[in-house]
Amino acid sequence: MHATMNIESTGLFSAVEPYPRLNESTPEPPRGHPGARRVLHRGQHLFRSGDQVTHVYRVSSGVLKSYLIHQDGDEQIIGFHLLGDLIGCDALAGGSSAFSVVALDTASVTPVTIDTPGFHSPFNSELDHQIHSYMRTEIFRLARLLHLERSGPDARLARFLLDYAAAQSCRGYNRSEFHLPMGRKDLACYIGLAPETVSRIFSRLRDRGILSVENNHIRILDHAALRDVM
Amino acid sequence: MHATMNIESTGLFSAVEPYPRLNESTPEPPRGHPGARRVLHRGQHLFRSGDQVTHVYRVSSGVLKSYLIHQDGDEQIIGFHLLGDLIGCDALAGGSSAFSVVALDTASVTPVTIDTPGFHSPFNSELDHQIHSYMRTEIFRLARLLHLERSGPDARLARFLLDYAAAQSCRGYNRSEFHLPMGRKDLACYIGLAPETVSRIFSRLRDRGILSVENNHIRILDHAALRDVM
DNA sequence: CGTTCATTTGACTTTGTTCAACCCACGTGG
DNA sequence: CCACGTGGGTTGAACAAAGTCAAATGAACG
Repeated sequence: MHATMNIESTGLFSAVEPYPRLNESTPEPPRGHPGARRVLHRGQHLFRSGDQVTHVYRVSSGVLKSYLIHQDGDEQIIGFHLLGDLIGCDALAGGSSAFSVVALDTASVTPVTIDTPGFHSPFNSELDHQIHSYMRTEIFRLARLLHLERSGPDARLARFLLDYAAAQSCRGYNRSEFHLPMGRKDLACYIGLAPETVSRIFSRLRDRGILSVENNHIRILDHAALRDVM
Repeated sequence: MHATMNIESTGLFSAVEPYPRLNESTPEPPRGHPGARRVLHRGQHLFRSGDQVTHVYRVSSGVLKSYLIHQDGDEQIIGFHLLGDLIGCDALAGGSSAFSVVALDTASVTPVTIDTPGFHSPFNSELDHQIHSYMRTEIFRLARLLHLERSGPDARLARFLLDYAAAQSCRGYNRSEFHLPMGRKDLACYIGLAPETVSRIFSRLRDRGILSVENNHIRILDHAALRDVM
């Protein structure tokens, strides 16, 4: 008999205080850069696939998405980055990122300085250990996303919403009423459905009294029922 | 204009000399373990989800698969591990693995000792950097697998076969004729189809003269045509 | 030689996409 | 202030395609 630990604890979005804190460079600008905090407006890129990435960033406000364009031309959304999330870890091992990161709305990020505080911790520097754990989480998230792909469309949207609600809750916001930062197309693309299908499911859930939907403002009226959809 | 680097270079299986070599513990047994090399027979587990994982292993023969069982009971295949692949890196950051790893057939692995040679390399120890790059590769593989999920069933199988062929080729084997180590069910599960569908596609490709299929012995008769299927 | 399990094949059903029209909010310019 | 155009979102109907169920075939092994 084994403890069959499942990854269900890790959602489609990062959980509470998502990743261990690194050294935020709040007062002093990092390594001679002009401003510590970088503000991005809707549609602006933090970096693009192939760019050199010199810092790891933490989201300090707003939401970003990372994606990539396949050679067949279609876009694949890798994930959304909420408040507190770390961005750019993947690039560390390779120098350049394989993903592009863009702001969904006005967002800001703060570079995280890469200096190693404790050099002799069991797993080399504390930083490396943290990056490990970040990438680990990322792998689980993708595995979960992959699993989502094998369930029905209603289940996908339900999971998306519940996970998003949980992420909101972790950040101190209302878990039953929130604003979705991404458009239907992005949402649909992320969970692997056609936008029309997503729209239909929203309507269906609204009609069943489980949700209230007006544009991107969502209210979950019945968490239990939503969970049952999955 | 950006260099839109895509991850297509990384396949569904690890490429040549998949991951940077660590210190193999060939002569001396690692940390007082009986034999360095561990042999597993078909169906035997290297470890299970939740187990403490003390070593990183490298596949020295055979093929293994890593998977996990979701709470709804269905199995999700995370990946197959071929000769030279590293197993267990994910566990390093967390102590225990979230995945189970089982041998598809008789297989052997050699533990990789975790001692840090150069402590002051730009990115802390060499080891950490290597593990980074391993996990990075893993993230890309999952992203690619996710992308696969959005294409038609024929394309999925075609990609699977071509990638497997490439992996074989990298290891010095024939890229046009090989033996698939996993059953249809596992194959289907991995690429997200029903076993019957996989069977049908095999037949279709056979009838079109692109493949020769007898049980798990595959011969690719027309690489170009197979590529066109995608 | 017979049992068992995996794979294949066929017929049918379900379901999500596609295509198209429509609605609505918003911004522009007359 | 209102007409207009645009883009995102919703809805409807028809189609295509993969899954499911069930049966047949084939391979492996005692």
